[in-house]
Amino acid sequence: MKEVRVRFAPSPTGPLHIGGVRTALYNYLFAKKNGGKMILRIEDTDQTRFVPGAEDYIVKSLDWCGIKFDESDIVGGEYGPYRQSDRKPLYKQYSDELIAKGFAYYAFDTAEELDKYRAEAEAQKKTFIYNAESRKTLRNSLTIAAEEVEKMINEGVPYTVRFKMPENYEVRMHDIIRGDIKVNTNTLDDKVLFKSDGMPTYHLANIVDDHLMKISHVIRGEEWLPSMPLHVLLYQAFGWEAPEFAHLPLLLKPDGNGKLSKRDGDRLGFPVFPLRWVDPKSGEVSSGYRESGYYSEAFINMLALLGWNPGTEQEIFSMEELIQAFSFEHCTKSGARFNVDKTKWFNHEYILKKSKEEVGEEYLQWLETEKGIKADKEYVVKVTGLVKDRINFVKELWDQSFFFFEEPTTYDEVTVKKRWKENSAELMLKAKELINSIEDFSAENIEKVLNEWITSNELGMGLVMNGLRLMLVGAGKGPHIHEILELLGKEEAVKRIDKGVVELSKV
RNA sequence: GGUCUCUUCGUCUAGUCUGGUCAGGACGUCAGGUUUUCAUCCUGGUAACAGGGGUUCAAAUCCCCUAGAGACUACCA
Repeated sequence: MKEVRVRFAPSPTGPLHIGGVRTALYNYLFAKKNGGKMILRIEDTDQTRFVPGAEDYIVKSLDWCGIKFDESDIVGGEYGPYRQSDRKPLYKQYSDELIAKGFAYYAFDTAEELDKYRAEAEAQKKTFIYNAESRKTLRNSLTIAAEEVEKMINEGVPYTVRFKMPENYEVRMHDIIRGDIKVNTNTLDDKVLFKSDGMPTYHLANIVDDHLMKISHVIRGEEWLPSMPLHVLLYQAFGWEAPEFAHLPLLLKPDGNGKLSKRDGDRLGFPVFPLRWVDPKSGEVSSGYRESGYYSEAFINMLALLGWNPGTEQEIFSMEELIQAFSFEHCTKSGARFNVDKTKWFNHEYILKKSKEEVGEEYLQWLETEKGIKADKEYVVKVTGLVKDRINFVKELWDQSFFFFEEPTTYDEVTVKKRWKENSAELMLKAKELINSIEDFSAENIEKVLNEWITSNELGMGLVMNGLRLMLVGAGKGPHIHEILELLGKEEAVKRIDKGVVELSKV
């Protein structure tokens, strides 16, 4: 088998969408699984759609995801340059070659003229296509005399080069995921290969570069399936061996119909981009998975399972495990609806897997930047250890543990109604005295002393514990009371009980 | 409209090639258990072969038709 060389070839027209990340991921997994090379090629042949910062964003995003490239504009490689605008001088000779061989021709129709034809056709409920039939009546080197064509070109009349689609030929193709596909060329049109601005279109540049870069497998989104016949025909016209193709299913909206778009994320409240993106023109900000608190490992794990499965019941995979398990045989053919809940669940699983030290370290940072709290690291790690299993994101830790960092200022109404009885104030004061008298203030000992006191006086576990919880937390939630007491310390606990009794007695 | 692709629980999917286990798992949801509380966690339930014909002793699986969905249909990628 020849060396596996795959490429991810985005256009820097905006931020990289999660569908693009998944395409890059599958390319990467396939390459690494087969000991091959992963190449990043920037397809910026459309200068009108260039967006500043987009290329940099793409590189940074993939890096965050852990998708590494063996060859790119940044890391270099022997098949560069890896940006199509830097390869511009290269393409014209291939366009010329196709014309010389009779596989392409010059077309002089202006964009305005073509727009007019389309509008006219549409008015008659037809579709205008530039094909074997219509090319006979349009302005091109097949209808205009050779000398005239040469003269026009020499005079600088703008032209495009179009592929001369063969008539009534059945193109037989093979897709790794979809199997055999055949299309009759009569349904295809004469695509522009070379634009009047001197740049190739995607189709030409893509085929030339894939050939020159010795790409063995073209792995891309299903939206490219309709142009596969053109690409196969181009390889044939050049006399080149075509790579193998694999067209991945699309990522669909969580609800409704159609493919996932940026708008869905805004509407349903989840990111569609890996990293935060600020549109350079409008200034509009789109949140990213990273900024929303997702671990890149969880994000990648989730994406990998959207359109592929390992054939086993394993769901949690490290990148290395994904590489080992990946194969096209287990890729799905149909589009996959994006699911926010499942995505959150993946992050939850990664929180579970991480140690309290790891998560605590992140929480320590979060506390400082978001709350301006400079806490003791050891303390934060202990707090994190008590509550981290109940959250999906580090930022949710606050809601589960705020009472470890600030005393309650309000008391949850529903809990008060339910747990604060007539004799509660008196009971809490007694409990406070007991707590104040405990020498060994470890959770274990606190639990022992409290339990003994409650049982020997027949006080009722719920009444005491829930009352204390209300005093210490201000709500009816949180870890075990004795754990809270230990971390808070005797002094703070006594203070909170005194305050709570006063506050709740007012009502 | 045309071309191509796709179609199993609400969602992601296993099973289809090589017909034959109550169609399996996960997320969600519901119930129960654990717990001093809220969560987590554990256990259990829920729920699907798009429809119609065939072939066969037997069809999610093979064949045909219908329906639905998606993508593409630019001098954009």
